[in-house]
Amino acid sequence: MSERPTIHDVAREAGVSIATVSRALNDKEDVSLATRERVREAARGLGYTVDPAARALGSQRTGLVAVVVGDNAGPRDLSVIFFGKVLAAISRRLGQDGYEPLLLSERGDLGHRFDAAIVIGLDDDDPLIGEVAERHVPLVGIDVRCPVPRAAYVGSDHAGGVRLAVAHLHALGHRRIAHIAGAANITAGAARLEAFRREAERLGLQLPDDYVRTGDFSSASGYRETCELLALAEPPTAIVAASDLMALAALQAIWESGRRPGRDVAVVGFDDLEAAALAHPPLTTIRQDRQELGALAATAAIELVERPDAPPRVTVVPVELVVRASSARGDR
Amino acid sequence: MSERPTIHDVAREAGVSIATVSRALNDKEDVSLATRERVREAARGLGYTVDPAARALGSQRTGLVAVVVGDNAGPRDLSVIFFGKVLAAISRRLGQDGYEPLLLSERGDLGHRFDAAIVIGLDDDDPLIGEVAERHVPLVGIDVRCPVPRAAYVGSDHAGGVRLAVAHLHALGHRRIAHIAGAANITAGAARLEAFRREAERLGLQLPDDYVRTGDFSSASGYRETCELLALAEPPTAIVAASDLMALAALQAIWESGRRPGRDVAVVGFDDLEAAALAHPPLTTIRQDRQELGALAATAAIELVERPDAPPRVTVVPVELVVRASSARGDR
DNA sequence: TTGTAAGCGTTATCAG
DNA sequence: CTGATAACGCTTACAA
Repeated sequence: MSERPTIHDVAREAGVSIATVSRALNDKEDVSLATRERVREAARGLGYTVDPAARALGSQRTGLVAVVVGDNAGPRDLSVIFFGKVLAAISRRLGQDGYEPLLLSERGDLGHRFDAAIVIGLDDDDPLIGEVAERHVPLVGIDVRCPVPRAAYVGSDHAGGVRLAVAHLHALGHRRIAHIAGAANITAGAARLEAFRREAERLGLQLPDDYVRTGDFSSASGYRETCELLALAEPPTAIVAASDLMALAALQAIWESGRRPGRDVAVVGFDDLEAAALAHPPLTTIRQDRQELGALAATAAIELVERPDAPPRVTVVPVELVVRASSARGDR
Repeated sequence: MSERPTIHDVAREAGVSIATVSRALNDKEDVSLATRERVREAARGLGYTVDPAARALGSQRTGLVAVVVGDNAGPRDLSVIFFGKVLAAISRRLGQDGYEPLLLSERGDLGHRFDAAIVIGLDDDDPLIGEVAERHVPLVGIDVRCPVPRAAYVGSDHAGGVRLAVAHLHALGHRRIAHIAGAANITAGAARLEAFRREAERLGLQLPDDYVRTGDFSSASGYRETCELLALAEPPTAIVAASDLMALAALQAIWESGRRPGRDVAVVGFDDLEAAALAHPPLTTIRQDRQELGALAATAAIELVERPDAPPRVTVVPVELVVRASSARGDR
């Protein structure tokens, strides 16, 4: 293994100064086309690539985008189930533009420098967000609305999804529809709950207080609240859960109560985790495009870095109703 | 926001030279206790932390550990389901020692420098491994045996897990036990398959060729192979799948065939994904300690970096049989 | 035990 | 358009 070539090697090879090499390789204006080409070729020939550390020292640009995965959507490892795919998409998209995601474990650890940060699973007022902003680092929140200037937002159409779910059940004839909400202190939970209420009202459904349960996205909470619902004097004929994990647990609770999910009680989840299609019965759910969520977040981060003046974007990603066997005709 | 303090600020504050500050903060030998303390205090007071970029330039140490998630365990995003939790554990453990995981998207992108790499979901002979090794960067393979000198290995006890599964079914009275294997070209798939064959023989089970099916860890392959098994003249009374995803799909195929999983056909999976416990019936499976896998891999990586002479470790992580309702008494 | 000074590989500021 | 050259913040011989 020979040493890694430096900018000096390229300069010598191309017969120019290192300054020119730097300019040429960074697509600066003031370089003649001929020179630029010669430098490019020399670099390619030598297999040269800039040393990110050196670049960072000189320019303040690291090529790193921090990704912080919080756990406000339930126990930390639960978040990972959902965010894994998002993460993969972020990584992929970032890589296309020469950036690399730095996975930040928990708060505190802001040791490394990075050009931008993508946060998920954090409360809107998490102190971490302020800390990052104070360093003049732009942010992208996925389902997190960062209350700082240079912050973009990407999130699913939570309200639209719940509307689709309720409308679907209503169309099947269901009139007694309950909701198991996610944590109310975060966007995804609050938005879905509110949309549920609104839609129920719009459709003129009776909505006893008992029909709106508070979970935390976790299967445990879904199981618990479903049991409560089934124990009601007049149990619902359909349940809209704010997460697939809760919906899956609802299926279990329903089976165990001697009822048959899909036939006796319809269930609709939210997320479309891989496990949704594998459930028995397969789970009707609102699919979030996690791939898109990640790609858009990464794109927003890159834009924030490379075009400091462009206004931060706010993007809502459409969701989709995926009908499977867990939802069926209502009994009246 | 004031400027980030540098080593010079600390030096001035402590009344010493920057060299001494550097030594003190890096726990080098030759620094008097008094000085060391004074420097420490000054640094703390100023809120100083080293700039990783500068450190990297000067010393070749970046504080970064690359994590490469390949897709040899099925479609890329499938890998993520399993690896998400591992990733979280890696991040956590790395953070404890001041390292940060860099998520490498795909091959090629080795732009950034890093002190070590952890690879998962890669074939043993993936060219990426060679590339990394050529840069004198140590490796840790999770279920990947890197054929290079400075490489550690961490993996579950695949063989032990399959033994547990088969023994469990045998103890329940099952004699016609089939296996749906994972991809044979990778450690996890091959090791489990071999262990299955061996254990079946040890127990004196009849093992027609038809009873050993080849899947690829994905639910689709699990579904397909289960259908084949059920269509046999003499179908098995129990199935050991090499992944939970395949096992979950097996449950579906069994239900759809009019049989009842757990009662008519027992199923045991491998992994203990969150979805396993939520299946209907809940899935008996071999639990891999993904938390431990990640933590150990991170520990190994750190050791490889900080103690270049220590021999690379090979660690096998124990697995555990989790009995749920999908396995029940065999019919003879 | 501590200070001086020479890099490390780029970028950026000036002249030319 | 191009070339010197000074940072950038830290590590590390080499001296003292």
